[in-house]
Amino acid sequence: MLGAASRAKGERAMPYTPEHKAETRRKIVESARRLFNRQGFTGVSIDEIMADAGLTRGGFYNHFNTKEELYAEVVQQVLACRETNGDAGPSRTYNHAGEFIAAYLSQAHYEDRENSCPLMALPSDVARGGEPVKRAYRQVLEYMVENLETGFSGPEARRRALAIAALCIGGMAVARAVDDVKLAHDIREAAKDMALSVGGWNKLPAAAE
Amino acid sequence: MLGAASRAKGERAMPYTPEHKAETRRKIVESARRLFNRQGFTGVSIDEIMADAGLTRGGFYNHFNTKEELYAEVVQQVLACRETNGDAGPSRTYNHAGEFIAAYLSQAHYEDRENSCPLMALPSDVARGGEPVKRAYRQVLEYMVENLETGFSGPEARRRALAIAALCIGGMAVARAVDDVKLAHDIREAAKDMALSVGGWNKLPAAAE
DNA sequence: TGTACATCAGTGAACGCGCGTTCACTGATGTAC
DNA sequence: TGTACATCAGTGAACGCGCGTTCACTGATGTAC
Repeated sequence: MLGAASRAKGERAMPYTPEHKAETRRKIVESARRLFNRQGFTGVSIDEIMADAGLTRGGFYNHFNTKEELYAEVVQQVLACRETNGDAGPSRTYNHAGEFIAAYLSQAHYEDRENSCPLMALPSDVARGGEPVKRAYRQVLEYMVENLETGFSGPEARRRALAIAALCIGGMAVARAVDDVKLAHDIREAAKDMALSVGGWNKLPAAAE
Repeated sequence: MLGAASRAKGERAMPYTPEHKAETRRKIVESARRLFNRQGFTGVSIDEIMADAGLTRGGFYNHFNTKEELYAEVVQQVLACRETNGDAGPSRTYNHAGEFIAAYLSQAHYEDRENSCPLMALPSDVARGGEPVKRAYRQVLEYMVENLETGFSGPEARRRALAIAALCIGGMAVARAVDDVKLAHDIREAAKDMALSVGGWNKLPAAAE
């Protein structure tokens, strides 16, 4: 009924499938995510993103109104990624919080500039961004904190989860900012030790490093 | 002798005092520090910096070869500041590590966007910067870690100092990136509690908040 | 002490360039008949 | 099944703008005499 009515108003045809557009959009977000992680928000141009996605610059505005709108979507995309069990970076599911912490502060996560967690790759960029970007950042952080919280019980659970999140994110952000790989390694290990010992997970076999 | 010899070669006069040039340079670095802290490296133009310092753009290159050279100097400037007992932000001296931690994660430091520690204001910018910038960042970090280290003894001192530095920097960076002041407050408090309890300082009167 | 001069910190117009965004257009596609 | 049409994702030239940097110039200053 509704369909017939609206069609009668002159809406005919439907070139390309809606899936085609969604797929293109997905490619843009994916290219943007990799490039923003590497070079920050202001360090990447729309030209570069579109070229990386195999498109040309003009088409960008069929999908987003501004560059900042894309930026917010990129930060949030980690959530969509986790919900669908995608496996970019540390987004697979873990058996317990200790496993997650070890993966977050691992050598592999340190080295993989493109697929790193946006929480640690972009904190100072986000702090200067607009409200939508900060909201997206908060949502991802809350997701991470909720996951960590399951590793604790009692009234201190949330407090501890918040501090451990700060420790993981800070450890990686600082390790990345330093010009000495040995020091970077020491920072990650020290942060990992402290984070794991708070939950009593440090007795476990040193898993994936 | 040497003086006379070189003067004989035609080097005469000396307009303005050397102090005058040094003072101008100092003003440029100071303006840059405040503006970089607020808006990041790519978010501030040389025009803005020079105008803030009361000068015009052309003069910049009498003092620095490139914008990045200034950037590295800004990061390092915290060190010079501390050595001369300057008192911008958390650079005064503290009686013990616990006092430093409480000040670092304080509401005041969170709010003072201009005078914040570059370690937490700029980590993702620095991670993308050149070698000189990363070196400067490392030097400041090492200074902070050394200070924290004095709060501990034994072979674990350095490890703990590294982790606490990551926790302080991460806590503030994340608090700044989030769009919810209540959450930002909780993050800082949780990080502060954990950092203080590691050194057994959490029994102290809740000093300057 | 006073004057001519050489220096160089600071000026501001100009440079080439890349940016985010706009727009007239093209052409692959699904629908109507 | 085949053809004409309407749609709209994608194209690429163009827009205005601000950037980092250069450069010919200015004028305040210290030095020589």
